[in-house]
Amino acid sequence: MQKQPTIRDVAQAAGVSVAVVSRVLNPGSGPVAAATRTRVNEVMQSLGYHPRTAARELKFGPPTTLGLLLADVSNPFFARLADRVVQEAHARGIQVLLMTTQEDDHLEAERLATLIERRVSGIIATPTGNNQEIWKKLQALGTDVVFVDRSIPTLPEVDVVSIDNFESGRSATALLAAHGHRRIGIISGPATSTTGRDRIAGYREALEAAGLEQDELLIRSAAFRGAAGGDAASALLNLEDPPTALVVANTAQVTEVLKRLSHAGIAIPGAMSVIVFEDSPWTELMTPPLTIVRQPIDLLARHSVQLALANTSGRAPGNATVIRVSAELVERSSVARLQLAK
Amino acid sequence: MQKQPTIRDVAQAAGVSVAVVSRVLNPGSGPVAAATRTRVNEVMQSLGYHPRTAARELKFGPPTTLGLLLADVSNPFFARLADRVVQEAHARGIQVLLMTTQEDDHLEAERLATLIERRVSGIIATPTGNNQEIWKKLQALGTDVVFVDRSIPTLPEVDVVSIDNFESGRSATALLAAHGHRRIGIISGPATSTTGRDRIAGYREALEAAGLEQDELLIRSAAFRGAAGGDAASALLNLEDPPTALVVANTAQVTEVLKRLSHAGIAIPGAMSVIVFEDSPWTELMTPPLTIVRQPIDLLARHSVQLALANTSGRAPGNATVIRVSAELVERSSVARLQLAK
DNA sequence: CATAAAAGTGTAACCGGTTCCACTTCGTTT
DNA sequence: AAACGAAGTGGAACCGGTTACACTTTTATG
Repeated sequence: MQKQPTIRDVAQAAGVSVAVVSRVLNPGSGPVAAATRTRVNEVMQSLGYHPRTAARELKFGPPTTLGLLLADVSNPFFARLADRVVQEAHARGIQVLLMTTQEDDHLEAERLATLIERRVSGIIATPTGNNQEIWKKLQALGTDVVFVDRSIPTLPEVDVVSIDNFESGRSATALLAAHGHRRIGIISGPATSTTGRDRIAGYREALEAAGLEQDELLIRSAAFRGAAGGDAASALLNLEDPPTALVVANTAQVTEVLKRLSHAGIAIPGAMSVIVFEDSPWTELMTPPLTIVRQPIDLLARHSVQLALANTSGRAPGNATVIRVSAELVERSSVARLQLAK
Repeated sequence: MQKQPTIRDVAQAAGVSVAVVSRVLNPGSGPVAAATRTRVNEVMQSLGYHPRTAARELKFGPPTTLGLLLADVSNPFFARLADRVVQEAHARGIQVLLMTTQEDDHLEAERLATLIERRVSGIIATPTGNNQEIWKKLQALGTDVVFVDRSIPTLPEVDVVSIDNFESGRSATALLAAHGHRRIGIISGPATSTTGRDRIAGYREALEAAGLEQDELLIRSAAFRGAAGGDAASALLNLEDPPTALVVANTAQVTEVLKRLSHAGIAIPGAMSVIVFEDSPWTELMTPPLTIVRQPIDLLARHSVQLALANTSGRAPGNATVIRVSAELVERSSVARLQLAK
């Protein structure tokens, strides 16, 4: 364990002042004779010198770190989002501090406190919905906050990047209706989440457009974590007049729901047509291949990072940017065409 | 955008010196009168003061940040690993800087450079296999380096946490042999990776124990990224005397291989028995449910974090810890019992 | 009640960088 | 040849915390 050389060690070894070394370190910050520059560089090389980020950050709040606060990285959707965000950030020389909330607003508050102390320049988050004061404070402090995938309606001044949830719910439902389904169930995220609410709103719109009756019993909200999705599926199956088609709009619960259907011996699409919000390669390998709603994760990531780093340009407050990208409905074989008993 | 209060602002507002405020901030660092403490706390509250991590880190190399350098977070195995590592770290008050290499050693070198500059206390990584000098340097600098999942044999002084790859390869192969399979193929990671090599060694051992002939044509290495796994599968299928069973030991390529089998119209387990190294919930939903090798990701994460934070205890150099946890073979229905044509 | 020990507080240096500004040393311009 | 400007360099203050040490005030002890 060797002691780390500092800028003064380098300066001394090269026979110059620390100011010169610093200028070599930050090209453009001042003139340095070519000969001096190479000499200093050689010394740094031979000493194995690496400038310390912490010291550098002390001077100015540095746009060099970004907080990524997700619900849960074991969910493949968030995992791929994290992957893309990290790549986008690295491409800009930015580092990513990864945190998870487990959908727990208390944990979220703790994480946000650390992010404040670290003075990160931006935060990309899937908010739980609470801790509104903290989010406001973060913004007041000059942190660029971007909500991705979800948002908090009572915080309209925060940037949002998400898919068009309303349209996704609508189009998935419309497809089922067009295939002759009259009783269509939907399992979505908690009613407190914008994601869940918007998708259900789209669902309602599609039913209305198709002239179908809305039955509140067919609309289920399931928490993001745990086995809630499975229970919701069971409840739908046990209905007196069960649905013939199902939109699984809670990404986190897709496998739970499918597991329950499978255990109940419900054949897809024979006994139940299914459309899931999920883009795992596995959906294509299922028997039958599942019809899915594919979220353009790359776009979500790119826009999020972009907004989270827009701080320097000093946007006027109150001008929140809302970016909605459209999801893609990929038709495969899990939706049956129903013979209309006329 | 308000200017952030500093410790001196707090001191002034509370009518005390900065030393006192600092002692309030770090309980145990010195005596503070109870009355003073509450007053200072109130002032901090009302001013919205948050101590700045960067300044604090300047004094000592702080065990408050950990680097997690993975190949790729879109791979569910790594994603779940990241999830667990983050949780374990948070439980200890440690933050995680997430980085990806895309299996590219040049990118890896860049990431490592930033980790050095940040003076992280520990690094958990899936190394590409190159950049050996940098890894050594990191260790010499006092950073706790832990390789997870894979290792670099020529760097024996680095801690390693992984599953027992040899035994996993052996038991999966043995299961197939016990079911009467005589021609068993294996698709594993690149021969340069310890993971791939060890699993194949276990495979050979099992064949030998079962008295089966080893055919080099049945052993395929596939790169972690891209469609290499699919190509390897096709190659096996096109063999003059193709295998009746397949061990897919390259986690990253599992879906690629299955996709190829499916497109080729190969029924599982009718025309091909399969065991995959993968523990996604989807494996259970497949038709038929897949027999899998399950890696205890929680354990991998816990041990990794533990080792990566062991620095203070100052281990003697040369005493690398190697932790091997055992993977679980979960039998489901993708392995057929073969009638032995005697 | 004198005095030693303990409690509480403040001053100033330090961590490792960046940067303002003053100072030399040249090469150019009238 | 004098005057000027640009290039190159160094000294020292600063960023926002922590902490060693000196100092004052209490409290405890004989």
